[in-house]
Amino acid sequence: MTKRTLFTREHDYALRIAAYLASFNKDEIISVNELSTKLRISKIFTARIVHKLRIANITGAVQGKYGGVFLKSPAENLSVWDVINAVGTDIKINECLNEHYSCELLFGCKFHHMFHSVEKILIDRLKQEKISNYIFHQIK
Amino acid sequence: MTKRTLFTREHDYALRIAAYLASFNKDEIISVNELSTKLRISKIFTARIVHKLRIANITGAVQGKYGGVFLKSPAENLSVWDVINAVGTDIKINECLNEHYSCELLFGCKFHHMFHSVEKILIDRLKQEKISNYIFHQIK
DNA sequence: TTTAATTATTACTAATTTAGTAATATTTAA
DNA sequence: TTAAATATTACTAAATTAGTAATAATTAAA
Repeated sequence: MTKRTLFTREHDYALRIAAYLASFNKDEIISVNELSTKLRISKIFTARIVHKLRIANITGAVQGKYGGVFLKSPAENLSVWDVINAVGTDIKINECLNEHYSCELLFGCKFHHMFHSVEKILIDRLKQEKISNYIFHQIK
Repeated sequence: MTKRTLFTREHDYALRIAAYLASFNKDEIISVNELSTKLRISKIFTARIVHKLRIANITGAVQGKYGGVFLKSPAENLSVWDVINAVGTDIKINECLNEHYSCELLFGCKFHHMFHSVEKILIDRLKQEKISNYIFHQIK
């Protein structure tokens, strides 16, 4: 049976990275190498995701030797939805919820409203869930 | 920006087909041609989806000349989730919810529980939503 | 000043999935 | 016997995902 998920591996990895960074103090910077090793993500893929998080203003970075990354804001202020969005994929329950979608059905289709309603429940929940609730208690 | 949906076009089309069939009495049989034209789905794709609905025991079919298909049960007893499942794609919010997934993280990952909880809310809702609420009021 | 270690950035690739088409077999009313 | 319909399997192009490769830019330390 074919499988389909709403979130990609990249979304999952972005959440891991945010949750891992949230276990450190703001003045500690963590290398991509450490993130990659501890979170079981390839180094290059980790670097790319970390970069996206920085573009989204979720992480900051110190470049150069002994550089690394850190969360810019307290994890209490960072939601799961924020991190999901930083990856830059337009996530919808169904295609008819896309911004420029025009439904080809001539008579009223009530599914649109249902999809919209269900999606709203999902997104509102992900906005409420803060990364501070998902901090990894790993051996440092 | 790349787009991603939980449901595919095929899921959407399956729902259209079920909702369209629900607007007829049980003794009326509707041809794939009619479904295809009214619902703006290619004839062949329509036939394939209709076939899947029959395999899932959602529709019945009368073969041969003047044949067609019909809903086997009242639309009040048919949920959106039933129709989604008939398409035969294993739908999950996140990959870690798949049956044989083993998480590679050594320390506890709390996201799994959250994904599970959110997915349950979504699926329970889709089970509650009956096709009878989505009947198309088209010009027959 | 040079080197090493690190993040930044863009381009590429193989595998998978989706969305749809093509072709043919089977069934049944007329 | 024929025509019109569903049944069934196989194929295909485009898009997406997940990941790799390569190189540039930056900065602490030797």
